[in-house]
This record gives sequence, structure tokens and C-alpha cells, in this order.
Amino acid sequence: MVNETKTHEITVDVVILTIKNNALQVLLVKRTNEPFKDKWAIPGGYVRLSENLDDAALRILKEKTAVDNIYLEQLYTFGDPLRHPDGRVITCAYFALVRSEDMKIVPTAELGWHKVIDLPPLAFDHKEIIQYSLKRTRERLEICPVAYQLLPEKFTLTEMQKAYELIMQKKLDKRNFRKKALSTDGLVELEEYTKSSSKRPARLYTFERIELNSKRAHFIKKGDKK
Amino acid sequence: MVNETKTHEITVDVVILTIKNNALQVLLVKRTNEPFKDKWAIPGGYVRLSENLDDAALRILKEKTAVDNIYLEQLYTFGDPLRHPDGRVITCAYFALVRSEDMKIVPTAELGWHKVIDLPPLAFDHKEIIQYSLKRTRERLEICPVAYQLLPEKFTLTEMQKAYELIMQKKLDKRNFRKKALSTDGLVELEEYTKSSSKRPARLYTFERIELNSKRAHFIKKGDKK
DNA sequence: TTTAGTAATGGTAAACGAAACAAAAACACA
DNA sequence: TGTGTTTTTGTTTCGTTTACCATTACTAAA
Repeated sequence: MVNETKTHEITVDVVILTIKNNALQVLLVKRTNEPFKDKWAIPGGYVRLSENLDDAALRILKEKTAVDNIYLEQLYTFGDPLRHPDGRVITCAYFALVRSEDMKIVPTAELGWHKVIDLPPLAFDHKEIIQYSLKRTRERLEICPVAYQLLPEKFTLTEMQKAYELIMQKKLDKRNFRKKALSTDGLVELEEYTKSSSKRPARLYTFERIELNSKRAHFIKKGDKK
Repeated sequence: MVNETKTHEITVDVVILTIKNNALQVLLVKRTNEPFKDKWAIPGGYVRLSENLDDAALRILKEKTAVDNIYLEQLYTFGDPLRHPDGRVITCAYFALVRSEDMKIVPTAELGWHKVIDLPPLAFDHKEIIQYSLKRTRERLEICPVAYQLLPEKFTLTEMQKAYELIMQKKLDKRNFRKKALSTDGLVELEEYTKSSSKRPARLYTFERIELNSKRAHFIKKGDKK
């Protein structure tokens, strides 16, 4: 029997995804300390003793983004003994889908958005975590229209299709997409149109911000409503 | 800022599912110590410092069942601060699908199979964990034929259908099921038949025990092959 | 007002998959 | 030989997804 008395550290890391500049992007922070000093990492932190994991993820999310009422789901727990060079740190990873318009983030040298298709060198196993969050997002998108979590309050069907294409990483047929989109629950047609410059205006749509039902309690967590 | 210096305990709990006596059953152990003394619980244990989470789950599985090469998948990490009355214990839950014929378990007063539709009072949040493992198993079954993990080496299509019905909790059409089953990759038709007593013999099938591909690395883990 | 350009919009045929449904074949036993 | 029980097999229908273009609606510039 090996030494079983020492305890482990446990952290929560949050992959925060958004659509920005026509690309799927992830929020990264630059590490200021060793290990992996000056490498980019996904935001994270230690779990407080009195705090459940969802709340820890929400706290970290809020510290970085100051947003509320977002899509947040537990992703996977990564526990390789060698994932942290300084000791045993198990991390429970979450991922969040946010609207970039809601964010008040000013990109600095230590915090910023990075396109998921062109990631810088990352600390720890964070690259793997991000890749897995993308896979999970695709799986979710096939089941429910989570993409609206990434879209502005009001959007055109073309914008929505663009979001799908960015996540699914493939082109979709315009008419088929429109047909399916129009039949999804919660999508409401507005009496407003885009005022674009030199082309035909597009109708705007929005999504009913309904309370996500309890059947999905294990993988959907809406933000705390204070 | 609250007290952040103390650490957490982390355990791994494994929901072990099988089909036995025409029912979906889960392996439970009776607790001998407080808290929840004499209540049933799913097998679990502390994660060793040098051990990754998958290996911890495999170790616990092996301690209880002495089986190898089984379907094992990380389920969810439960971290409510109040889930353990004695302190902060975060558990990373796994679930496993095993063939009851492979098991050498002799049910005792402290270890035994229990039908998932008729569970005794359980310790901690273990009821919730089991319920979630059933939900996840159903989700997996809709994607890939994991049910064969629960079946004997050789089985009839009727047995396979029975397994599906037990997991999905609904009756399936015999001919439609057969059609879909026959088209699944990996199912091989044998030149053997059941030697039953007084009815038409049924053809036997088996499943190619192929290495599960790496695309599913995050949710499928085959047992260690020594 | 005309024209050109760009994007939104509406429909249909083919392919595919899901659901419903009945009859014949094989064996054991009486 | 007949009866009972279970396995085995195929077709039709229906709805949904996929593939595929042409027309319309609007803006800006000529």
C-alpha cells in the first residue's frame, strides 16, 4: 500500500467560448507565475471548502467576465497525476457559452480572446480541455439550440447559421437550415429587420429566455439570479 | 474571503451495472462505519496520490468484481459541500457495464446486487448518482451498442432486445429491432443455435471485441490489459 | 427611375430512417 | 400427427432529412 494520507488539490477551470469576429474564440489568461509562466491558460481557481463545484465555476466565470445568466455545464474531471508539475492537482473542467456583446472585457496582455482554430501554446493539459469542450459543444448543438447562447439578443437566421457552421465546422445548406431553425421551439420572429448598408435587410429573430427545465439539471446550469 | 487553506478529500465512486435475473441491477456495499452505517452505497474509495482517476475507478471495480476489460466511463463529479456529513468530500463518479456471467461475486450481507427499479435506502447522494448513470447509459445506447457489454459472450437477438428494453425502459418492436441490430457494426452471426427445451432454437450472435477507437477516449475506457 | 448587386426567401423531388404490421418455420411434447 | 411456443423473415406507410435553384426584395449607385 502506497502513501494514502496526503490530500489532493482540486481546482475548477472554465472554458469560456464566444463568437467574435466571425470566429469561435476562447478566453485565456496569461500565467504570471511558475509553472508555465507566461503561457496562456484557461481561467481557473481553487474550490472553496464551502462552495459547490457549479458555484466555483460561476465565481471564476464572473471574476473574468462579469456576466450573468449564462450557459454553464460541467465538462469532465481531469486527474492525471502528472498534469501539474508541482504536485497533484485534479481539475474539474466546465465550459460556458457567452455572448461577446455582453462582455465588458478589455483585452490586455494578460487576458484575451483567442481563436480556437489557432491557439497559442497552453499551460498544463489545457489544450486537451479546450478540444474536448468543442466536441461537447457540438454534441449539445445536435440536441438543443445552445448556439443562441452565443448570439446577440436579436439575430438573423444567417447569423445563427454562421454560428452553427463555426461550431460544427462545416457548411450547411441555407434553405434546409432555415427550415429546421424555424421549427425549433423558443425561436420567435420579430417585426424588425436589419438596417444594413447595401443589401436586402434580413428579418430579426430572438430566443425566448425560458428557464431550462430540470430534466437537464446535470448538464445545464443557468447563472445565479440575484 | 472565507477559509481557503484546508484541502478537500476526493473519492471515486463506481456505479456497476449488470443484467441479472431479467433485471438491470447495481452492485452495492453495505457501510460498516458511520456516517450512514448499515446503509447501502455504491463502491468507492479515496484516490491515491500517484493514481489517475480512471485507474482509481478500475482499482475499485477490480477490488469488488475481479473483472477485467470492461466498459468504464467517467460520469460526473459531485461536489456539494453538504453531500458528506463529516466534511468536504468531492466524488468523481464513474459507471461500468459488466457481464454478470463474468462475475465471481457471492452475494453476502455486505455486498450484493440490487434492482435499479427497487433500490434500498442509500448513503450520501448515491441515489442521485445511480439515477444519473441510468440516464447516461440510455444516452450511450442511442449512439452505440454498449448493451453487448452486459450480455454473455454469445447471445440471441431476443436477449439483446431484452437488454435494450431494460435499459430504455420501454417495449421495442421485434422486427424493427432485429433489422437495426443486424445492421450494427461488429455484430457477427454464429453458426450456433440455442438448444432450448420446447421451442424453436434461436441463432446465436457475438460481438467483435474490437479496441474502442480513440475518438471516444474521453468517455470510454477499456480495462487495463495486463 | 433604371440598373446592378447582394442577400433573403419559398418549394419539390429523392433518399433515408422510423413505425406499424402478419405469416410461416422449427422444435418439443403429447 | 397434431398442438403449443418461440424464432424468423419482409413490406408498406409515413414522416423527416437531404439535395438542389430560381425568384423576390431591398439598397446604392448610375
